[in-house]
Amino acid sequence: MGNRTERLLAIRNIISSQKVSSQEELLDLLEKKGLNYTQATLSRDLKFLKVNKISDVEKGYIYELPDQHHIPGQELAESYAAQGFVSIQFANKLGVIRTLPGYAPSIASLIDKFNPFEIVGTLAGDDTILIIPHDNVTERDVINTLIIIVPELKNKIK
Amino acid sequence: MGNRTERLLAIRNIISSQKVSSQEELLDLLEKKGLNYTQATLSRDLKFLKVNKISDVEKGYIYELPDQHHIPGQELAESYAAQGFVSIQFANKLGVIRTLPGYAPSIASLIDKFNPFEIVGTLAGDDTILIIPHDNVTERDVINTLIIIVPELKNKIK
DNA sequence: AAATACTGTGCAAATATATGCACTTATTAA
DNA sequence: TTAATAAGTGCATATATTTGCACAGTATTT
Repeated sequence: MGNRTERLLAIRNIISSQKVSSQEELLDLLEKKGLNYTQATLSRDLKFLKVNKISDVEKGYIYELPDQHHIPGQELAESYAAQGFVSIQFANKLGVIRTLPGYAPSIASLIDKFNPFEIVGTLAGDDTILIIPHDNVTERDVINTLIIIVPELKNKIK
Repeated sequence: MGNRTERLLAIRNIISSQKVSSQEELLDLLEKKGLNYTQATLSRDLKFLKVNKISDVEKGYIYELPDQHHIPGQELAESYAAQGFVSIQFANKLGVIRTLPGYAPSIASLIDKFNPFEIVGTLAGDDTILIIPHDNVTERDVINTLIIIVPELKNKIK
């Protein structure tokens, strides 16, 4: 049943990139990606992902990922992270991020702060971060997650 | 019909002080304060107040006031505000805050940013801020609102 | 002052979301 | 490997939230 992970990731991608205000709406969007499920499952997924529903001028209420509040400093931290990022490789299910010297702790902390379920934890040295992915999470999933956290990475990875 | 304001204030008070996870529940709490309304009205109130529903470990989902996120810089601004605050007095329905020299603009901006419905607007000089409360809002209400914005004020006021 | 427009609210019905139960598929234990 | 347990999901239903409509009380316009 490895599809669950795929679905959860898709949900996160959708919610972080557009304003969605109901589970039915989200259901349709998933369907367009070839993911067919029921509203009941979605309800459970959203709870699992701790997705919030917040006030929005346009659409009344929309779903929002947790810890996504646009903190002023946050954006700075992200572009800083993107700047320090050098590469990512995988070995034995583990991810290894190389950074410019000194950047590892701050980038790792950014990841930890986001606390994605795909990543069980991180260990940071000075210029290296060890990423411990959740079981059944693929390399691609980890990379997609990192891109969600630091959008600028999209151009630097893969 | 001045009760609406009272109800809105009560809702904010309740939500900011305890975990509420449904409108029915909130309805009961209001009833205990002698405020009897229907769930439909509450639904409209919550939308008006831009109350969000966020994930909570204990109760699944609970209501949360907007702009309550702990923005790093925000806390700094708050403690700075608390430091500059000297006193508050009321006259002719208007509130007058005295601050240390130069503090008025930043404190006023903090209040404006929060944009509480109890306060129609503020005017800041160098060490004085004029608070223009909404009709039917009491002095106590204004003070409570200020405390919501700057919790540290609890010890400095009244 | 009468006519008109707006606000706040309840009621009932429409939408939206959560959940108990049953069933299937994966995981763990023996 | 087989039995026992847990995880994932749909279906139908329960629960929760929103909204159209009507109406009463205010405020505004003429």
